[in-house]
This record gives sequence, structure tokens and C-alpha cells, in this order.
Amino acid sequence: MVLLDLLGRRMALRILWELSKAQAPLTFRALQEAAETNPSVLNARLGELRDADVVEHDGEGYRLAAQGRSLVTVIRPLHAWAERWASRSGKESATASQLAIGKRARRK
Amino acid sequence: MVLLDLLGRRMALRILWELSKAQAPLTFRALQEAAETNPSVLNARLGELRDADVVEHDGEGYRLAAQGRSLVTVIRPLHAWAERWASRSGKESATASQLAIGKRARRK
DNA sequence: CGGGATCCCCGACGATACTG
DNA sequence: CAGTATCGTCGGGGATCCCG
Repeated sequence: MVLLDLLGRRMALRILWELSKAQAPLTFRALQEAAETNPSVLNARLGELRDADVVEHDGEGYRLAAQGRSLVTVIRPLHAWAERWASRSGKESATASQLAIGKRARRK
Repeated sequence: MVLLDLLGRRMALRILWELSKAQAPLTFRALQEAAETNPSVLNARLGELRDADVVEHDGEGYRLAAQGRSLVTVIRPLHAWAERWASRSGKESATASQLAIGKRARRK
């Protein structure tokens, strides 16, 4: 589906997240470090996010576009759900997954 | 991330979607056809969704569990965003992506 | 009908070197 | 510093067969 096509990729949400935390635009390298990823993936994601009008690039660096900000808004509840979900009933964990936004847990 | 770990897989959302549309529980085969997928993937997803307490299985078939229903609730806004996004500015499309819930668009 | 077992393949990702 | 190019790998997903 279109939606996951954009957000389901490796660093998409993470990038959104980092940008939403940043007060000022982030440079390519800054983002790279913040998101703990490598140039190729970062570049790929930025490309997609950019022409989805979710992220924009001005002289200073990358920042959320209007679309991106509204997206973050709508994502937050999901995120909240995920937190509740992560720390549900039996299953322990919930420790490292507090933020639930990051790299896809490497499955064994 | 945990969240995408569950929902980012190939038929996860699609399954949720189909189940949320169904009034009665769906059988394995019914789901398989509804979601247009194959046994292996369906089975994999059902397993994950089931032990995430998002989907449950009674004698009649599969249905959303409480968690699942709340998830659908929280997903809906996202879905709405995706629709607006899909039919934004320049880019045409928006035709096949109306529902925006389905298989990951084969890129090429 | 439910669903486990196999097999194969392709594409996403990771690392890293390189250019402007 | 920004971004591109290259290459190898690894795992998820598709198809299918088949058994209880």
C-alpha cells in the first residue's frame, strides 16, 4: 500500500522523528548521525520523502514540510498505541522499545 | 521499530482492513482470498497479529481482538492522511490508491 | 478447510569508496 | 560537507504441494 510504501522503509519514520525533534533544519550529515544510518539509505529516504512533500530542503538543511508536520500529528496516536501495545500483558520487553521509533528490530 | 515490525509487513494492514470490514469472522481461506495472498504469508501474518493480541481466532474464524479494534481506530486518521496525500498536487495516480490499503505498490 | 514445509528469487539494506 | 556509485548479503515473500 502507498502509505507503507513511504513510511515502511528502513529509516523513514526515524527521519521524520528526528526532524520533528529538531528545532532547526538538519544537514545531511547531522541527519545521518541522528538517525544512525548510512548515506545511501538516508539519501534514498530523503528522496522519497522529499517528493512526497513531507520533507523539504532549504539552504540550511532538511526540515519537515507542512505535509510532514501534519503527518507527525497523525502519527502520534499510533505511536501512543504502540507504546501501550509494547508494554502489554505478559510479554516483557518494553524496555528498549520505549520510543518505538527507530530501526526495525533485527529479527534473530 | 516495533510498530512497523508488526504493521509494516506485507499483508498486515490489509488483513486488519479486511477483518474490520467483515461483520462475521473470516475463515483462513476467506481471508486468503479477501487479502489476495498466499497461505504462507497469510499464516505468518496471522501468527504475528495473533500473538500481538490484535487478532483472535475462535471456532468461527478470525476476527479483530479488542486491541485490534482500537488499532483500527487509531489507524483511520493515518489512512485519511494517506488519501489526501495520494491525491495531492501534481502527481496523478490517486486512482488505484483510493483505499491506500493493500499490497505495497510494486515499484518500477 | 486449516495451515505447515520447501524452494527460489529479487530487492532492500549496509558498507564504503569516491567526486564535486 | 553533500551526495552518488558500486557491490555483496540476507531475508522476506511468492508459489506450490501436501497432509490431517
